[in-house]
Amino acid sequence: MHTQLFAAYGPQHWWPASTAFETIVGAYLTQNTAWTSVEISLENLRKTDALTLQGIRNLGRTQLMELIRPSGFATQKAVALHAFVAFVDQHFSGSLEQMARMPAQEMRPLLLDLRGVGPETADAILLYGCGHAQPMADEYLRRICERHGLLEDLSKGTRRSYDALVALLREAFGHDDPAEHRALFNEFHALTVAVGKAHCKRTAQCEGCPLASDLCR
DNA sequence: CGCCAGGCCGTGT
DNA sequence: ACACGGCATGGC
Repeated sequence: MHTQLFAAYGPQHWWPASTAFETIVGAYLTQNTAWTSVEISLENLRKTDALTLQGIRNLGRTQLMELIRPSGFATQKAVALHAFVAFVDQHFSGSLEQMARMPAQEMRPLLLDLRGVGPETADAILLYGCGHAQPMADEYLRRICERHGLLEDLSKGTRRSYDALVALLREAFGHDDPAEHRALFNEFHALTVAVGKAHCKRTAQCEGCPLASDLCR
């Protein structure tokens, strides 16, 4: 799949953004939200000098909500972002570099305990924010695998199906050289989103999908 | 107007 | 553990 998708779409130039913190904020804001809307919110934060730990820390809840309103769910996401900053302050002295030094295996459960962080956001933070070789899945990959019959029991939105997808990626890509896998997982997830947007929407057909398979239903 | 978006949470079963 | 509805806004 990776080979075919890369041949069809090329490098996606995804995260990390200019800073790790910006990447992580993007991961929160893009939850069930179009990236074009996220960019508006990120720009709002940037022009207010609030796209940093200190910036978010200094904003009141209402101010933060106002800045991120364009990307939706502002009430929940403002709480979640403030909780993340408090988390980094508390456990890593306000240093994302220090946070990135903790092994992913140890970091993941801590992230999952945070408000507004589920498995996908946690893995996005680990992969794109901290630079770990962490495979990640999303709704598009779930649909693609479901429609290609690659896994059983891929119910929508369940923890089990998410974990099954991540396990499948670990198997498929192997786990011998983590250094290379960081780049691989980075690119593959972005490609998944690219093909999903184009050919694997919720109700839509697979017309013109570059993935070679007649199994797509 | 309707559908969709780079999910997550609370509640009921 | 899962199903299901709610959460909000912008693009097409």
